[in-house]
Amino acid sequence: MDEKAAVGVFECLSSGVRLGVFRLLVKAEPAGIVAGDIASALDIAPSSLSFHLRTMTQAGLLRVEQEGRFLRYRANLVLMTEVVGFLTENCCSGVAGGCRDGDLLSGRFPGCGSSNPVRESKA
Amino acid sequence: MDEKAAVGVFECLSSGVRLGVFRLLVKAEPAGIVAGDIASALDIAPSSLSFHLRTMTQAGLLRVEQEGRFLRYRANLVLMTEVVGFLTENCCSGVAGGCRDGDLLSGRFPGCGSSNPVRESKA
DNA sequence: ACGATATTTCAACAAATTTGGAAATGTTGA
DNA sequence: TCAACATTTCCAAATTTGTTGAAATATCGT
Repeated sequence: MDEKAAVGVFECLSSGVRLGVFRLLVKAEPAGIVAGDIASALDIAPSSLSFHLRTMTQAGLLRVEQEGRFLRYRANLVLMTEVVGFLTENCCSGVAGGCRDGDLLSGRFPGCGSSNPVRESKA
Repeated sequence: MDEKAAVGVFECLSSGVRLGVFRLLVKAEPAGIVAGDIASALDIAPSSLSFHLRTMTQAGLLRVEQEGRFLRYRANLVLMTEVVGFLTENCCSGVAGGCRDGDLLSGRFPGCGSSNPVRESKA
């Protein structure tokens, strides 16, 4: 997962509405939910929901499948797994071990890669 | 971590600039980087960077410390750990086990909580 | 074929975000 | 005290995002 894809996903999750949609769809796995039902469950205007659904689908976060005159949406858990991977690898310290164990932080970091000379002050 | 806090963090990460700042600071742990150096490393106008830095600090993603006339920023790894937790708990399927193992998906979900009656079609 | 339904697309608009320059604030070293 | 510097705040402009209602598209049941 590259940075651009990650930004796309975070963009999706950075809206209360979209995060709500996604959480709803995660709970609804693997059945998925039809657009109209998402709209009524979350009380969003169909037109507005459609806008968010398209955004999320383009980002790869959702999968759609036509079902008669309904469109059934499902959460893409594979992508979300990759996002968690991206976060732990790139955003939870470069130190090996990831950030699952709490003692990682606020403790002492031996050399921290030796690539970070502490600059006291420039001028 | 509640939904509102999570949205705040995702908002921060939903900008290429801010994600770049955060990744840079994660690599620079635990030394942190002074504002001016972030600006030159990422080639952002100081005024613009300051705007993003404030946003991220308010969201709790960054920690600041004054150092003479410099301001040293550091990534808040604790919060990021919580975000990963939020994601695995709320966005990687309600099924116990989280989303660390790949076979979670695309497989069969026994009953999926029995709370998801598949609706064939409403009308 | 027809009317009802599900969803999307479109256009217009309101609201929020982002940017960069200029000025303000505060710190340093002499 | 003063000049240089780091950073922020303020402000205006450009861009992006989100919402709404109306119209379009497509499918269903009869």
